[in-house]
Order: sequence, then structure tokens, then C-alpha cells
Amino acid sequence: MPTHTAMILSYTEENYLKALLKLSFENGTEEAGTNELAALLSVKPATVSDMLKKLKEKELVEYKKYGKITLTVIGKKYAIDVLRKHRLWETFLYEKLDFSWDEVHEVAEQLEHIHSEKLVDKLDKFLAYPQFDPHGDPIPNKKGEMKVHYKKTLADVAVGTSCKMVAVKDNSSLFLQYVVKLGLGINNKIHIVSKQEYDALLHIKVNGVISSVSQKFAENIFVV
Amino acid sequence: MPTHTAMILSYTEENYLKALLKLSFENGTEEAGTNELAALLSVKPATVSDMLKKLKEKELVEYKKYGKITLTVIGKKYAIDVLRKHRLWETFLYEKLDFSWDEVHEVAEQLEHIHSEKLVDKLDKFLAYPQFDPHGDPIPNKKGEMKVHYKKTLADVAVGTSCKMVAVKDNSSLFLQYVVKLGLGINNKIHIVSKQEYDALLHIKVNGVISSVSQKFAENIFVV
DNA sequence: TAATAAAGTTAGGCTAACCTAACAAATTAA
DNA sequence: TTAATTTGTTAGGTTAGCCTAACTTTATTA
Repeated sequence: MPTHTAMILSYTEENYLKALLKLSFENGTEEAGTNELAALLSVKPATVSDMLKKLKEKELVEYKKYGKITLTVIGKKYAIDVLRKHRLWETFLYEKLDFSWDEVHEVAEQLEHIHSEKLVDKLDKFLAYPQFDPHGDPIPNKKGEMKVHYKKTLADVAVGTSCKMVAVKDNSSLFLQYVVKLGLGINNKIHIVSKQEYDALLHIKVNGVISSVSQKFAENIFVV
Repeated sequence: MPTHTAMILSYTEENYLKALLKLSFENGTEEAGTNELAALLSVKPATVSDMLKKLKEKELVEYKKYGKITLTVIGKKYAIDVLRKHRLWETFLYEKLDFSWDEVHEVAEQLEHIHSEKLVDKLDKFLAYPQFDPHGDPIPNKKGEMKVHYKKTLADVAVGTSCKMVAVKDNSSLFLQYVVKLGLGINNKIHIVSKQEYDALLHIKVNGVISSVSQKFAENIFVV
């Protein structure tokens, strides 16, 4: 059935693959479940079951009934391509069109589905082959290769030491606006002043200013 | 039913409105018929009948059974907005990404459906508020205003006189590549050397080179 | 003006992507 | 190790946008 000589996937199919890729990053393992996929895509599990049959037909995912879902090599290729487009567009919006950090994601969600290899290549060139998007996430190159994902978050840093913010995990507008409000940004140095035993509330110092942030917040800031 | 405080139209609905606007330009009148609309959209007349009911519900078009179709003021506003986006994206692709003249249309057909007012505004600014796209067609401004459409084509020019090419009517790749091959482009001077009585074949001189073009071709070159 | 042709509509069907409700399998806890 | 909970599937239904086939209205032309 699948010709493999470049099928054109629907908007929806691309989103399923992208979501699976995201889950495989987050879970560490290459696997994902129906429910978490449904939650991420804001659809019902039954809908996911339907779609998985189709994606399996097309040899984009692999799974057996009641088992875990994994992307096939082909499926992953398509997913990475969408991710590449998403991050290139984010970079374009941020660097060329003067969008703010927290505005780019939503629009890139639409732009990532434009089908034109030439467009992606030319955009990549226009942006001078960027390796990271405005959120600090790596941009896959044409071959699908990219720098490794960060794992250490602000919540993992020891009290009294410092670290450098390199990316964010949560791309929601709400979160990003909060980040900005705290005076934080990519490559900023963060010093952990103290940590509350009870609820892991952190006191951090950024550019000389001390703020308090919750554990939840800290888990969404990648650092080195 | 229609809230009028900015409904979000589907990809398909936008294409119907855009097609109606195009037909109203081409026909001179503000009217269009079911069949020509179907032909332009590559769907069957029955499909158009269905969709027209929906667009009428939403107060985007006006028509009565077996009557002519016209855009409402609101419908036209949406159509012009799509046209604006289409031509801005074409300009972007041509000027910033180095696409060739005949490649921009197809990709812009996709990009024109991205929903983000901010994106359009920023793109417009980035391109320095262009008034014409790479094909010589006027780009509506934010208010929907644009320079008048050209009406005179190369086929209307008298033998022995000259004219200046200002735009093309056909945006197909095939046509545009042919235009390029003839050494023609926007703002080029064309001299009509002679015209065959029998089939209206034209002999034209462009940059000192004489070529023969059919009537069909001549009708797709706008001139002043 | 009556016959034919063209244009447009309706009815009934299809597919993709969603849904709810009912069920089955797998996991966790008692 | 059985019971309860979570997770996943199936069955049947909806809507948007398309189709074909049959029909009706309007326009053309003999």
C-alpha cells in the first residue's frame, strides 16, 4: 500500500506523528500509549485507536493491540521533518518578523504543515542554517540529524551552585510570558540561592534579582 | 448565526470566496455562475450547490435558486484578505527566498490560508508594504484597498504601436515559463510588428528579438 | 413557440476525522 | 489471586466536503 516514494500526509496525520515523536522524547523510551497521545492531541482515545490503524496501514507506526506504540523509521522521518519545519518557522518569525518569544509557537503550528521541500530548503538557507530555535530546541538538518536534547532542568541543580539556561520544556504562551517577566532568557546564568524543603520552592538569582519559583516551573527550564 | 466578530473560515470556504472574487474580476460584473465556479475549483457543480447553501447561511454570498451568485460585503472582505495574503506571500517567496516567478503561486496557495493577523501585518512590514506582487498584480492593503486591475491585454494593442507589459492573467507555471523563455517580464516594452489576419498570430519585438505568439497567449498579458 | 441544450439542484453515498457508549484486556491493589 | 482500576478497542453516529445520477429550471435556437 505505501509507495514510500514520498506520500503526502494529511494535516492530522502529521500531527499524530509529531505528537508521537514528542512523547518518545519525553518518555525517554521510544514508546507511547493511546491515552497520553489522545491527551496531547486533545482528542478521545477512541479517535486515536482509529487513526493508529490507518498509520499502521501506511507503515508509519508499529504496534499490536493493547500494546505500546512506536514510530517506524519512515514514520520518524516524517515526524522529524515536521519538527524541522516547525522550528525553522519559529526561528523565522522570531528573527525576521520580530515576533516575541511566546508568540511563535501557535503560528508555527500552522506553518509546519506547508508542503514544499523547496520552501524549507530556501527558508533554512535564508536563516543561515540555524541549529537552535528561539526556545533553545535543536533544529534537525535536512538529513534529520540534530543536537541531543537537554535533560537537566533547573529543579535538578544543587543549592548554592549556578547553571545556564539553555532551553524550555513548556512552549505555552502563559509559561513563556512568565519566564520573560522573571527576566529570564536563553543563555542566562541562574544562581540557586536556596530551596524550601517542604515544597521545593526555589529562590533563584538572575542578573542580581532574586525571585521565587515553584518546582513545576523549575522542571520546565533546561539548564547546563 | 454569523457572529461577524471574525469567524474562522475553513480552507475550503476561503477558496470558494477567493474563486468568486476572481470570477467577479474576470467577468467584469460582480456575478458568477455555479458551473464556472465548479470548473475553477475543480469540483462538480453539485458540490458547489451544497457549499453555496453554507456560505449563504453565513451571509458570505448572496443568491437565489437558479440565480447568479454574488459576494456580500462581508464575503468580499474575507476574499480580499485571502488575496492579500496570497500576494504578500508570493512577494516574500520571490524577493526574500529567491523563488522564480513561476514557482511562487503554488506555494502561496497553501500559505494564504494561515490564520494570523499579526503574521500578515509583520510580513507586510518586512516586505516594506509592497503594492504589487511578482506577477504585477496589485496587493490589497490592510483596509482591503488596491490599485485597479488592468484590463487591456496584448491582444488589444494595435499593429505598429508599442506597449508595456504590467501583469499576467494566467499564473500557471507552464504559461509563466513560456513568458520567461520569450525574454518577457514585468515592465518590458513590447512592439507589435504585425498580426496575422486568419488566426490573430502576433509578431512582437522584445529587446530587439522578434517572436510569434498566439492570440491565446496575447490575451494573458496585461499591458498599458 | 415549441424543442433542445445548458445550467443548476436534489437525493443518496462515500471518506476522514471526530464523537459517545459499551466492552475487553492489562495492570494494580487488597 | 481475586477485585478494582486503568487503559485500550469496537460499534455506531456525526459533519464537512466531495461524488454520481436523476431531475428541474432557464436559456437558446429551429
